[in-house]
Amino acid sequence: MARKYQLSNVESEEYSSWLLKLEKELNESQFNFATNEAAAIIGLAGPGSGKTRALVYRAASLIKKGVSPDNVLLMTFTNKAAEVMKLRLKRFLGYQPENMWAGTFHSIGARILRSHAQLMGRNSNFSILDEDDRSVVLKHVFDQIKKDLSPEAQKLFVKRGFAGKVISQSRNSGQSLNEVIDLYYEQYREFSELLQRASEEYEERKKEINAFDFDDLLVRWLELFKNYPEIREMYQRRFSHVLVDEFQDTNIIQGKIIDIMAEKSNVCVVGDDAQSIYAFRFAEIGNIVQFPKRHPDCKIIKMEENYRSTPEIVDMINHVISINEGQLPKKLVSLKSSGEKPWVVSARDVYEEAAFVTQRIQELYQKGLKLRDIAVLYRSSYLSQELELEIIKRRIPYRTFGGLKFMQKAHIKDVLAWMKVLYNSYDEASWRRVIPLHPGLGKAATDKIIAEILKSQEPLNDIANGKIMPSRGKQGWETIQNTVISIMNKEHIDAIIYAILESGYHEIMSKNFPDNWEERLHSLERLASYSEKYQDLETFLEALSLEETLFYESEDEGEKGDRDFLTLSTIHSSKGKEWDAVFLLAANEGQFPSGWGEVNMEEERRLFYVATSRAAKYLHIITYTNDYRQGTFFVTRPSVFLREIPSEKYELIQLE
DNA sequence: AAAAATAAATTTTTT
DNA sequence: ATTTATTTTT
Repeated sequence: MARKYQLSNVESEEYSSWLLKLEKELNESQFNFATNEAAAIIGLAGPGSGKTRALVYRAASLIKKGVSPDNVLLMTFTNKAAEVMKLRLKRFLGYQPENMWAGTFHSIGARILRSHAQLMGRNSNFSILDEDDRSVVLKHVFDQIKKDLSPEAQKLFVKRGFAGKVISQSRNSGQSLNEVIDLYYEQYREFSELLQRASEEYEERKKEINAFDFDDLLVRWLELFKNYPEIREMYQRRFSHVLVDEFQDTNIIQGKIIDIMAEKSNVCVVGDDAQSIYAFRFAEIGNIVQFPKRHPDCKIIKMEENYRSTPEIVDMINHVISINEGQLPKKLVSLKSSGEKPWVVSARDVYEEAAFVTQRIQELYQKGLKLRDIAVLYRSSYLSQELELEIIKRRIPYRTFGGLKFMQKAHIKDVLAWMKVLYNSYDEASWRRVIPLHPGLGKAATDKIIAEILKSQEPLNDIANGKIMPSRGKQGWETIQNTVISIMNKEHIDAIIYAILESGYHEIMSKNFPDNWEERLHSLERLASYSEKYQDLETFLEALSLEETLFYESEDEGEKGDRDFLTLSTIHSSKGKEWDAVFLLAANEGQFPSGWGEVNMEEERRLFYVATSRAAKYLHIITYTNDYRQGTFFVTRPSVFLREIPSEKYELIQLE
């Protein structure tokens, strides 16, 4: 048979030398993935298979091939991941590509919606409601509805937390509220009508206060594309190449957005159905499973070679995931040299667990591992409390990811609420936080003032010049006026923060937090210095609401960029990362799988899979028997996920 | 009637 | 720790 010899294009001399480099750097399937020219591509990749690397190489190849960076759209699960990928891209290319859109679905959605806000019934300075803001607005809507109900009916009426969940589920799945209730919450059918009304009034309210919630950033984006063909086509033309990471965690709406892009653009997605861990946020596993059906000409590329973990670890995690029935069949092969079997450590209680983990960390450190090569992972953030105390005691530098957020501290939220009000003066949720901070102003006064703010053309001016004024609580109102006046014309974000403090919040803080207001003041000063990195209020507020870990990152960057630190993280926040040594805490029944309500066992097992597959060399899974939580004494037993692993696949360690 | 003070409840995982 | 519900005070 004749040998084929492909003639290259004129401009592709540089490209062929790039391909030579790629062939050296990548394995066959990664190379195929990075260079394939199919219009739709799905990469199915196991943990540690270098899928993110392949995706970055694909982006780089496109640019090398002559695709302009502003024709590329890169969507990832966190904005941080997008930043990391941009950095890597810069390294591969040797320069920073300009104008490439990269970020989360939510941040891209916000960006697009800001350009077409008028069409969607908003001004371009719309607020983004986070979970807390959303709850505040919903509470008001609920209070209004409850007013018409008899006291007995009020008691029976569903909690608004639940209502919020149902509304969110309905929007994220593209089903009507009634469908969702009929399908999943049959027992609440009698509330359908009221929930429907709440949902509608919530929508109205968001429009009135010029705000979108997280769901809107996706749902309204899709709506924009559906209702305005010329806008849809504009973006389809602009983004000739769409790349999506972590596709297994996208929901129905995100899937539909991708489908629309795929009508005209080249779409390439990667994911691993076995690492889908966001069902509670309505991630739709069908997106990944049915991608080949929806795009019949798509190229499927599997990446099953694991470059991360030892054969012993891979052997164990292969077994873990094989127990799930709903998974696409896959078997990872380790390319690393042999190491130790994973340890399963049986401790008596959390204190022994903490003692073991810290001692072992110090041992590994002696062996030459850096702290940054070590991570402690857990199912729920409260499980790390005792360990954290122990780590502080032993003066081990660490950082936490996931769980309780810096942003959720009361004083930070207070100051942010002021800033949000300055950005969008109709932001009801933030006014509800700001106003009652002041003496003499409570719920009733707040209600009245907000009603006036919504009627006003220029709320801030009207407050400053006294057109908007409560009938009582004059003294507190004067403070509010002073703050409004002093923040109104500030240029820099840090100046705004200091103005808020000086015009009244400093005093409020010392009254509300007599024990630790100085500490809180200090953290606000840090917030001010951090804010200098941002151009304007819009980017600053958006970054804070869409990417909460950003602030942590900056914290030590100010001091020193690459300080060595240990990682403490929820499993969810550990996704996509890897460490030489990993500790998994509290692998007990009741804690992992989580003992809250109905448990989705397959999802919990995938979480266990994600946690254990983060480890490159040393994996330690800790389980304990005595649990003292909630004041009483419990006896727990090892997690079912441990019990279903054949004992020869791990080393059982008994502590002495 | 409204605000302030006090007591009780709530916390999986996250954009 | 912070939000929400309840009671007391103004």
